[in-house]
Amino acid sequence: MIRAEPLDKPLTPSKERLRLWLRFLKTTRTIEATLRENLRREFATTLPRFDVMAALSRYDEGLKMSQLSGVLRVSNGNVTGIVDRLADDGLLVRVPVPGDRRASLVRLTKRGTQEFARQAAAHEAWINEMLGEFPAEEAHHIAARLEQLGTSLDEEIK
Amino acid sequence: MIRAEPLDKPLTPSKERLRLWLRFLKTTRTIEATLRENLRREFATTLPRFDVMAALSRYDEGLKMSQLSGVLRVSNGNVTGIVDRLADDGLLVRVPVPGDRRASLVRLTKRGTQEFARQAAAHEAWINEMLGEFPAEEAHHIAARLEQLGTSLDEEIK
DNA sequence: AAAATATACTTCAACCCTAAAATATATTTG
DNA sequence: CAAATATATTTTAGGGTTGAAGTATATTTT
Repeated sequence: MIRAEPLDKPLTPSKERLRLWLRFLKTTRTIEATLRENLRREFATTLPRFDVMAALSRYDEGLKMSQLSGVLRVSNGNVTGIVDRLADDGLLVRVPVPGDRRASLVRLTKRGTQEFARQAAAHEAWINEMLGEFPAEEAHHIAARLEQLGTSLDEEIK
Repeated sequence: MIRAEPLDKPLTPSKERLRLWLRFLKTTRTIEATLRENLRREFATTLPRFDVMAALSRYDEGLKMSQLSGVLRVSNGNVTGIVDRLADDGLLVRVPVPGDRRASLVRLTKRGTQEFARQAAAHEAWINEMLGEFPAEEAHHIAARLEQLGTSLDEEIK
């Protein structure tokens, strides 16, 4: 007997890329599910709500609804509902835009800013734990590689 | 002048991992959005429906609802709705399990099998194009690395 | 200025998703 | 065997998601 262990059967490049994608998806979903559960348990919130607050936290002046949906890459109608609920909770406000009565600027409230700071710190810690496998160097390298991919994907979609 | 270009500011390991995660998420979402749109346009279906059919295509005997939701890692109730709609479309059937009147076995119909084969071929081609950046070798390497990560994540969760 | 077109946003219908409650059937226990 | 418990699935309530249609306001064209 020559081989005690079966080695990986060589795949076509197309199959290798498919395998990469499937693994990619599985990893993302696993991490995402954990984040969702943690956000729910520790902060009674959801990933989409966290995403909206994260986007707003980078713009002190606030963002228009359409800018928000552009940044988050979700549909306009979707953002309406999430913002409605965050506004009900007092975490953000819609401010009218002087000179354009169609638009409004969405901005975190003080409470929203404070609440998001707590959530963001926990979020970073959870990620740090889940991706602990990856030394900073390797994390840096793969992130850079994915950024290249992102550029080429953006061009393809264009 | 020593440096004409600003180099990346060094980040803490935690921030590097956070950056990796955010990039990871963005990449997955971009690819996923393209797949959804393609599936909708070319096959009038959705990613969850595709996922269900992909799972069933690997089991000629079919899968019980609970097995299906286990394989796909989505909730039981979720699978009920998707299977209902696929059954309405004649792509799969629920077969009673002899000896257990609670359970049923979900199995692709002949039409479902044929339809899925067409979808799967297109799906692989789309992925191959989107991940064309990655040589087979690199795809293989990253996939393997993510599999290790998956193992450690599974342990963490359990 | 009136009409046509564009922009900002919300509403709608249909689907996806989850956790929890409900239903039906099996299995185990007292 | 009856009661308690476990298992398989569906239903429900409350979000999240999209594409398309609808509303209101701005801008451009004629």
